Amino acid sequence: MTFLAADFFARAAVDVARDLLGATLRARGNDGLWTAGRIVETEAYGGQDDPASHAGRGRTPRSEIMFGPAGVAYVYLIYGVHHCLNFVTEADGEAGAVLIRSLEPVDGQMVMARRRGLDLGRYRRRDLCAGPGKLSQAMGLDLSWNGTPVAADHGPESPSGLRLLLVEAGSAAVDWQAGPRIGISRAVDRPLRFVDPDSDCLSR
DNA sequence: GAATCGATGATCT
DNA sequence: GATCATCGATTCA
Repeated sequence: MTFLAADFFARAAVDVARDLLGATLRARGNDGLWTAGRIVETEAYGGQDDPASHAGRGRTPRSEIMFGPAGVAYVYLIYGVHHCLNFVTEADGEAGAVLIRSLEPVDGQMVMARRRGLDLGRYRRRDLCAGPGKLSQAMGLDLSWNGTPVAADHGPESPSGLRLLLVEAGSAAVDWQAGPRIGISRAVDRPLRFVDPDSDCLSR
């Protein structure tokens, strides 16, 4: 079992987004419970050259983290309602991030269902974490996760001294497809969304 | 099934 | 004051 390290994340966001497909994300939620899912949908966001990116208009208090070292989480609140989980990419000083959009549940499905407020008796697997907002809710993340290390060789682990996020490398190469990113209004036509087309746990 | 719409708060101009 | 990397409820079919 291999956990992804900082050198994996310190590359172009496009490459990291594609290579994350098939890897397994593990997270220890705020309630202390672990869940895990196979990454099946990602999007790449760049720096000054990407008008759809939060870093597209340069450094701001919010986007600053995207310019910093790779291998940490970037979490923000969207529409006042949903949290979105990203991993910072690129070399230090360059801005980039990968939005984790959808997972296939691997461990802790009941925990996910409870956090999501679903009927524990009859929920559909794809309602657990297909979509960035659902995924964050299912894994128990919020704004306090911003800056949490995800690269396995990063430390210190977290303010509490516990490791909260890890990504296991996939065991086999995954078939992938690229397409336009979802929910943005600028640079709409760039094929920076990556999916595992065989998964039934994609958003939309 | 598809289309539409409103919630709600952090962030930036 | 406007924008927004979303979702679920509602409506119509």
